[in-house]
Amino acid sequence: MKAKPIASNGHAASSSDVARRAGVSRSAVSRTFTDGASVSAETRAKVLQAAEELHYHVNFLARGLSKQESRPVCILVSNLHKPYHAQLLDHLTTALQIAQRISIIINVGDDPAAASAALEQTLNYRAAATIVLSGAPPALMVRRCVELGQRVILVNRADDLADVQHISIDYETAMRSAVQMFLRAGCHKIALVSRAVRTPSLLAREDLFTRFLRAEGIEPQIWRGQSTTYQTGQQAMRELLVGLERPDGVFCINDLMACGCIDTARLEFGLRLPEDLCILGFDDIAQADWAGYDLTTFAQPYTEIAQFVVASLSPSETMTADRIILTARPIWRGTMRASAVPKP
Amino acid sequence: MKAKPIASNGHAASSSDVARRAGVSRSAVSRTFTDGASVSAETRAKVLQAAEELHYHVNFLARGLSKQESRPVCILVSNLHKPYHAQLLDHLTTALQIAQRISIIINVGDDPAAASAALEQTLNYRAAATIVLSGAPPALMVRRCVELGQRVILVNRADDLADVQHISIDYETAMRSAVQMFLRAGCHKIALVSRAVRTPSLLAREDLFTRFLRAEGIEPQIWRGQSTTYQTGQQAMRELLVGLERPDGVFCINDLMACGCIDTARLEFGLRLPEDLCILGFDDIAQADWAGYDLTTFAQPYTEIAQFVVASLSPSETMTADRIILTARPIWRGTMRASAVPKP
DNA sequence: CTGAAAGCGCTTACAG
DNA sequence: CTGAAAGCGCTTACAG
Repeated sequence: MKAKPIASNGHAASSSDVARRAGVSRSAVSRTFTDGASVSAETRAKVLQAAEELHYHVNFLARGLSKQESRPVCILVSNLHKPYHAQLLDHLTTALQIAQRISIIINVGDDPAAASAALEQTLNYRAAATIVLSGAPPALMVRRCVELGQRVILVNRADDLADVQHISIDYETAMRSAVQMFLRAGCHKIALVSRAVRTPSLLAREDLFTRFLRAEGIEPQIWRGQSTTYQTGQQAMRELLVGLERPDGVFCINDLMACGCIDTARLEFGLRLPEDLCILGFDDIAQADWAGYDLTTFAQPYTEIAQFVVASLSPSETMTADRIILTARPIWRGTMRASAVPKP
Repeated sequence: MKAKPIASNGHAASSSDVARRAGVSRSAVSRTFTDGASVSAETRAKVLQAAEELHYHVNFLARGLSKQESRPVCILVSNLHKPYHAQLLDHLTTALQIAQRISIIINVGDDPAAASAALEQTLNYRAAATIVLSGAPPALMVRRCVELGQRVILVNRADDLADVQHISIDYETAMRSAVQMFLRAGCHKIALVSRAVRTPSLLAREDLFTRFLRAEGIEPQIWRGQSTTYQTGQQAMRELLVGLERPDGVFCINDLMACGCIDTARLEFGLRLPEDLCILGFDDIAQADWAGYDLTTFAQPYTEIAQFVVASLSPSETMTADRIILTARPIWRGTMRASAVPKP
């Protein structure tokens, strides 16, 4: 039943075992493994040696019971198979690892109920914070967690919840410049490819882009699909290119759909990009840089997001710095005409 | 310093708080939240109500101290930005979530020293098991963990370590059929695109493919790069197509490199696939199914891998079922000629 | 600097 | 079915 024990009592060595062997108290053992605690070099050495011999490893679970700082961080994700989610998680877990934080990841599906349950589950781990990367936990549930003392950090989901930390993007600036790109590129018939069920961040992109475009006297053709996948992007392009108002510029709400749009425009309709059609994406996933796509897009500030999450975990940080806005920079590649680039 | 406490003592409610309010013992509270424990409907109801009012949530960390089953699972990953790794992690965390396991993920970089440190760190969490998805922790380190009673499960890294559970792929069958594909497709000059630093699974693919090809009287041209990225795939194709022995068939050790090969062959050399060149990959990442690639490949048994990992976590499972071999099935798409498909 | 003691929040034999 | 008690493995005031 127990897996190959090493210690005589059938379990891994505990601080008592080490104390006994080193001929000191458990406190001394604890202090030896606590940064900045006061132990004499001598006892320290004895403890270290005994620990080595017994293959002792501090039990973090037990430590977490008394110490606040070593509490884990919970990360709520979904759709890890999608590049944006995977890249964000990659940056985040790397940063947390460096900051000596332990990351518990909870893969909530697309079901909003699952997100809610996961958030509640988070309470069971007495997490230092819960980071919501995806899924849309109901506002009510988020508020409840916050009331119970749980710190919640929402990444890229610009909800209007009080007392919650948001890390978001300055969509206003980004969308303003997106519109200008299309204008400079000489596009007149512009389509927007989005999703029917909109998360706050998708909604922001859609709304602001539309508003700024209208301010320039252009009414966008809006296409909305069931999901934000590659296949949905293909479907969008098929329907748009067969329609009466064939667009000469398409803004896709995310890169994944943009990739589908590109392949369909080229392979099924024989269009040349950017000559016949300009395409703009959002996220800067790895595939946007592949030769087959060479997609002009806006880069998510992956590294900065991770940095801010880690920073906001430090105990000195107040709960009140509740909104951090980062900027998404345009990445110039080949799906927009050269004229789209602003003159310096 | 403390984050918005709810309980009067400044912390989240504990089982004592609930017991007091419900007028029962702590044992009764514990039993109420333990599946299959014996509590009368009446006390159960009282406890549940008090818990509700106090927003009580069992502290899993504390529970883990006494209960074996609720120990977490550690997952060692790296390169989460690469599709294969992300997809595997997606399947795994979903399965673990369903099995009520908590997943701690440790993002080890590419550094082998980091993998070693991470594996050691794993001991601190008294994990039920450590699952190694990537990185190559030194054999010595793995053995040491096993000796300390840590269960280690290696996924797709066919090392020769005793006492360690392996989940691997029947590369022999897969590579045998890969060779036959190229032969049926009528390819004569076959290249193998691999990486200089070979993990056990890459090595197996490379060795077996080469051996079976030689058995057919064909000597493959072997190209090895620094990494297994898209960009390395591009580089491989450039060098191979400029060389004296231009191949008519290329087997890429993974899909990511295959995508790079395809784009370069088409866009830089104007080749038609599969007419001028056949390409075969391995992994079946999402991009292999994109219209721009339509890559014939072998599918990793993602779902089965996740299933077996979860199954081997059950306490009844002995430590000795140390090698599980799954099969990777060919996925027929457009980068191999139609003749490559075996006749039924 | 050091150790005895109390505490963190749970679970689980053991009696009743 | 139930509760008092001991235990899980740590940390941290408190005296010395």
